[in-house]
Amino acid sequence: MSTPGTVESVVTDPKLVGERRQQIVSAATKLFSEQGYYSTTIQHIAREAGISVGLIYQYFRDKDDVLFLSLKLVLETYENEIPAALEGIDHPLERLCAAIGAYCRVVDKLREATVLTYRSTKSLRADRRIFIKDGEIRTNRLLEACLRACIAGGHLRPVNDHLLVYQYVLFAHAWALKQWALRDRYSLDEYVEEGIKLLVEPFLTDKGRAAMARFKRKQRRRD
Amino acid sequence: MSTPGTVESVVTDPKLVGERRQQIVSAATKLFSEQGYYSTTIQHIAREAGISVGLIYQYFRDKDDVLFLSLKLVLETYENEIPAALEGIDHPLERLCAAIGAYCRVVDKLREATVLTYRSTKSLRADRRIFIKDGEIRTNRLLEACLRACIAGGHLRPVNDHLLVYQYVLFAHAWALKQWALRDRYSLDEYVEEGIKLLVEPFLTDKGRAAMARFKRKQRRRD
Amino acid sequence: MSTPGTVESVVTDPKLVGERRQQIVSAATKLFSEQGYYSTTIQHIAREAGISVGLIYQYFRDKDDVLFLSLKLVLETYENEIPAALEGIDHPLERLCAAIGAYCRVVDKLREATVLTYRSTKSLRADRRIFIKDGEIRTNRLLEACLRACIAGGHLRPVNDHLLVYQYVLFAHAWALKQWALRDRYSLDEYVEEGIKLLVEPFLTDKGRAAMARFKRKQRRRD
Amino acid sequence: MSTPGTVESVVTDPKLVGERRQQIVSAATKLFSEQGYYSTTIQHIAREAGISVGLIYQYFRDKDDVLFLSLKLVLETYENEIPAALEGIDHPLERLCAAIGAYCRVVDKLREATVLTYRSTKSLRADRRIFIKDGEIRTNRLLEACLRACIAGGHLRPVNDHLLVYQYVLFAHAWALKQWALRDRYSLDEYVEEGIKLLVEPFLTDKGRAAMARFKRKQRRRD
DNA sequence: AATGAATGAGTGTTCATTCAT
DNA sequence: TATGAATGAACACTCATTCAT
Repeated sequence: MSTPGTVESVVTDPKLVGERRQQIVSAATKLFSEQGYYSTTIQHIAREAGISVGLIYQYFRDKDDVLFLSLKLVLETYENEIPAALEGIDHPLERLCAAIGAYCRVVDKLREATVLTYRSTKSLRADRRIFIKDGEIRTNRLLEACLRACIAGGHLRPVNDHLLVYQYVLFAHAWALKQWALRDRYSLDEYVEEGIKLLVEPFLTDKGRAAMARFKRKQRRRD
Repeated sequence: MSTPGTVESVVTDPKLVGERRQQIVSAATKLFSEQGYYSTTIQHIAREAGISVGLIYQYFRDKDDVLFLSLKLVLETYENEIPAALEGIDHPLERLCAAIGAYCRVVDKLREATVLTYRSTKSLRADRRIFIKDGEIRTNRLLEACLRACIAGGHLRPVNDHLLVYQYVLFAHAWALKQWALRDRYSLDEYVEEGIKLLVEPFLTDKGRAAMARFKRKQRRRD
Repeated sequence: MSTPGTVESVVTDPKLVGERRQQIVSAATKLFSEQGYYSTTIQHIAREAGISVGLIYQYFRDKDDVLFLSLKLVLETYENEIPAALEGIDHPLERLCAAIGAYCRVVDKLREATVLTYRSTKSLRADRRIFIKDGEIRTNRLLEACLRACIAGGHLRPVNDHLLVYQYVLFAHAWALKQWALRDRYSLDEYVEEGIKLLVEPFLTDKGRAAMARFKRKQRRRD
Repeated sequence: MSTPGTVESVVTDPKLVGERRQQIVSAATKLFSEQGYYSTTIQHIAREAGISVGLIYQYFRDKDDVLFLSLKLVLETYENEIPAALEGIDHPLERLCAAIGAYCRVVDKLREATVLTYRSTKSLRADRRIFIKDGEIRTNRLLEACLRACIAGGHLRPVNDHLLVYQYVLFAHAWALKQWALRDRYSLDEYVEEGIKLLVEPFLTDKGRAAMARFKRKQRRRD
């Protein structure tokens, strides 16, 4: 019937569509995150967004649509911000650490929305659920590429890269999922640093270790 | 009004209460896991359990109660089976590996219910949400004790034990949360083995490495 | 199908039937009076009566039956106690005053149940509603006979006896219906006395006034 | 939480709120009166009012709210129409008779709703029950003022005014409560006339009697 | 005669969705 | 475009009644 990644609108002016959708999704994400998908009503979203109930249905076909775009936005942020954080960085190890750090920082920014991903993906229509899962896989590939480059370059010893990437992802997500247990023990930067100690450094080769030391010195000088 | 960990019943016969509740919770867990809390109706649960709607309300005060007992059962399984798996094992390293393996095995058994934990805890009343969180913390402590014993015994080098325990937990949970990506690449046993390679072995001391080798030989002989 | 004034029972032993019904109706009247017919459940009644739910259905066909017998009991009390109070009294005026006093005293005894009469008669099946109304009319006739005797005997001047009897009834019922407004201003005896001043004495003939004075003297001596 | 005398609405347009509430209360009063509060369903009310179930909940918080507003309307009619009937009348005795007549006429107009007052006030939330009782007391005071003016002016001899006012109220209410016994014997006007004969005239002083005669002559000329 | 677990039709209430303005 | 009043299907929960023991 409809392509899974698209959302149709009654309104034609594309600029207006973009603005309104942003406004609605922003309100929806806030409420979905706070109270969950089913406890959030369309009337709540309308009030939070400062518009009328009817207007939401000019920009979204149904409530599922609103959730879908909310979740899609989270994934797109991952897919945009991680590559952006790697721009201009050449060394594979530095790229890997930057990617992990960027992932954690996006999670921090979209903390509630990330939790929403875990809670509400199953509330989506089946085809869209797959679309969201695919997005997650694409993000994983970004990390996987960094990790493999490190191994290929001899900076990390050969490991189960597929599984280690999942540990990176889970580590980042944990910052949102277990925030109640983590936030009063670590700052975001400390958390990233500790993560690298646990999930990157143990696999460094001698060559990798040397490179790592150099980056750290460089970074310290920057601060 | 009511203690958060208890659920009241109209029916007096304790044996019957136990049986019926088990029957209802079992049906509910299945449906909650498949469709989520809000999409599962009391009618569905009743039909799945092969009883009438009214009967559910003889054993549970409301729908929240049913969810609560479902989640509580998952936690109790963790809290019972992990210590049981450690019984008779003395060496700290072996205990740690056994605990991780046991955790993964419980997750495998309660795969759907574990996902439910992530999705639906927020649907609970506030006091019960805390009760469930406390259960998770208690489970974490079981792992933490194993890990610390390894470090204290000089089998693992000093690490951020608090954070590493979370990685163990996430690793186990991932078997349920990311099953769609993991199950056709690893058997459960392989998964546990790979996990130990990634999250335990890198931190072994020389002493620990020797002990580990011994266990593996012993285990290979057992198979 | 069934005669309106009767209630059938599964149990045959007539003595037991009488006892159990009394026990159930007594509990029911209390609860119906406190919370109304619809807010009182059969389970409440069973608990209050100290028996099982099923047992109620051995002595009553349905909930309507229980209400009916509760209301019938109130009427029967009126019909029994008012004539009893008149026994041995000869003078028409004294009989009228005694009847009014007796009515008020029964209302006082069955205060809650009398209110129930006003609230719940309409909840009965149509034929039984009429049966209850007839009971009320029979009670009225008791008063009417007293009043007419007074007029016939020349103690009261001719009045609209039909309507005045209603005022007597309402006056008595008011003791239950408006108890919140009356009980801290009058004792029951004062209330009756004031009622006679308002609703009997103004209609006394000279002959009646003389007789009345005599009774009052007699009564004062008795106290 | 909420002031007892107010009822909130989701709809903002005050004109519409007024109209719709009137429409709903009117349907509700009819059904509540016929079948009682608990036997009347929201579905019934919606059908009777010619609207949907959901709409009722845009104008009332719950079913209790609907009953409350229905009862409140009855009291407000009393409080408005009795003073209106006294307007332009100066003589205390004439005012008293006009008040009694007006009360009976309102009861006649709101016959069913008046019965509802007796049956269903107890179904209300406690604070609102008190609110309704207060309304009744206010109405009583209107009559009390008239009665006292008559006594103060020497038209009636001193009597227990508090209790006599209750007799007036009960007399008026009886027109609704006992309609099945009264309506085929008296027209409304005859009923009022007979009431005055029973509950006013017996207490007239000579001065009052003279005034009363004058009014009656005047009234007869008017007819 | 007595129990109380089991039933399921029926209720109040919510909320996604529509549509007249 | 935008509004928000209106709809009604769907749900959680209750409780009179039954029936196996």
